[in-house]
Amino acid sequence: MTKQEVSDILDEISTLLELKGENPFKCRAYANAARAVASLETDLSEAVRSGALKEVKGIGAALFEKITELVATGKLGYYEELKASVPPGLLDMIRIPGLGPKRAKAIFDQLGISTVGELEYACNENRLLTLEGFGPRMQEKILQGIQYVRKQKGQFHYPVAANEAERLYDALKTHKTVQRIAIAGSLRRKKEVVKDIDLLVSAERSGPVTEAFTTLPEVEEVIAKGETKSSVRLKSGINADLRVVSDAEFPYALHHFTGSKEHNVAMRGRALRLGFKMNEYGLFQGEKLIACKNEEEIFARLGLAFIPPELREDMGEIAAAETKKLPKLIAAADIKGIFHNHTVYSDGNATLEAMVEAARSAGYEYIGISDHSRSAVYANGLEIERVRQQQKEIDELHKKHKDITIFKGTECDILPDGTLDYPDDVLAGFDFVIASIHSKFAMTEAGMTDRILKAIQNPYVTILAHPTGRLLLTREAYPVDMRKIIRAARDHGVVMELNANPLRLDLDWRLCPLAVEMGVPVSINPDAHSVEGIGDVQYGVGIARKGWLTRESVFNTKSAVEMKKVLAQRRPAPP
DNA sequence: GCCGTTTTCGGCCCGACTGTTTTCAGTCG
Repeated sequence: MTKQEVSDILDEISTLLELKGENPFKCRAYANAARAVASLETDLSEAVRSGALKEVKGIGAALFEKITELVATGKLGYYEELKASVPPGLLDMIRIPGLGPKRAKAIFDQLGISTVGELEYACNENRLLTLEGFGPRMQEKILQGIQYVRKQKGQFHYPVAANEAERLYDALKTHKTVQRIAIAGSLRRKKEVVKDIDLLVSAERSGPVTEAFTTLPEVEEVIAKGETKSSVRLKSGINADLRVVSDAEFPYALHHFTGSKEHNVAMRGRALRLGFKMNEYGLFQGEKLIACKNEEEIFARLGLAFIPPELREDMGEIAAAETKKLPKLIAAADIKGIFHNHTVYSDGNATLEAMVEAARSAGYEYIGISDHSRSAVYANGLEIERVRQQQKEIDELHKKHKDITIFKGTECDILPDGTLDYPDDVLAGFDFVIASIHSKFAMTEAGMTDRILKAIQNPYVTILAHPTGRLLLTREAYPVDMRKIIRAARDHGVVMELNANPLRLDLDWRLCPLAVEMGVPVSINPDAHSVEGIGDVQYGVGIARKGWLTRESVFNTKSAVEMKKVLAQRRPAPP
């Protein structure tokens, strides 16, 4: 049983307990334990066996015992009983906005409704009005919520939300009452998927800017509109929140609304221990406000170095900020060249020369071309003859473009048995080889792990691409033991890709620290299929920053000269 | 259910908004 599976079950237990009306702190204990397990850096079954799991904050005797049972047997009696005592439809019901565990429980207890379908029917018959605390507006809100949940699960890829947020930001920043404005929330933290847009504004009066916000042309519907907070649904389906505070409150509010929730909880806890109280309006000692001009000063007053927003996930950043151990995070300008680029030879839509030209004008010192291999028929993968042809064209281009290095590569399929899609003599002709999986995703974890391990052992492989194969909001990752994979990458000198395509962003940022710990370099690759696709590098950099990566831990921060050397050393002698 | 340079019991982060009430519970972030 994987960490993620155990974590999901603990999370579900937390929700089930809420539905049963259990002690809220007990519910939270399970949610905390779910996070603790998911972000565990070590192997879970090993941590159970050695008892190290008991030392993890948030896991006490009772949870240790339950997790042990889960890991050992794949089952948990307590969970099974709990699940049997709550109708499964209630879990779907609480995903409806405005409907939480308390109301869902009331609806079930008093009306016997246990599915979303029944609930919709009951709303249409006005039966919710018979419940205490439910009125016509609530009933209408639930009906709309059901439609909303059906329309889409309410999550958006980062660039979709980021572009919408930019538009709102631009529309409001010129408003005459606005003093400071910022995009906060998960967008500022560069999360790979985003639920809503958080905008923060400082102004002397909240009314005018709130009015401007709620009447923007992008707005489909106003969900809430109060003194300081308003909330809208945009035509694109994304929710956007605006908070208006005074300019003096802005830094505290920016920190608060950047989150994450978990980071804020930990920060407030720290503030309490130091004799302060912290909320979105300020940092207080008793009644007295500790004046701070910006976030840096807030952190400083709490004895901390400035924590970049990307790191604010309560994943050790506060301890690192206290001991001045925060990493100097990678920046876009550190990237000196890009691997994993497709051309019209396979499924790209730009010519080889256009891609080279685009990389050059983006300021890169080198570009690695890697079209698909011959088994990738769907993507017009290259037969050996066309590989030779492309390599010739690259040689010609090199004569023409002296100021950029073009590396000859391939994105070579890892076949189901773990062998590569070209024979060794062909692989030897590339400057670099990216290995990746594009077929037969439905394997067991052990099978998939062995398949990838075998590919990593191939001496011609330079980079392992999109290691889990996930497509965010579309396709689950295939099951694979990433710890084993990263360890093998270390042993065989293979680089891990952080695929910067916003649908992938794979390697996951939560695994980046493991790569660093093992000394495995990470290559931030655009996986570009067009000239525009090269720009996706920015999303990869955002995720790399979330993953605590520095310039030193990223492969393609090397100069062209260094990279030539590294790739030449890496390449085995031809067979 | 977890946790403790104050604690092994009694706390557990904090506030805004809505919809229902007529002072507040539930939800959300």
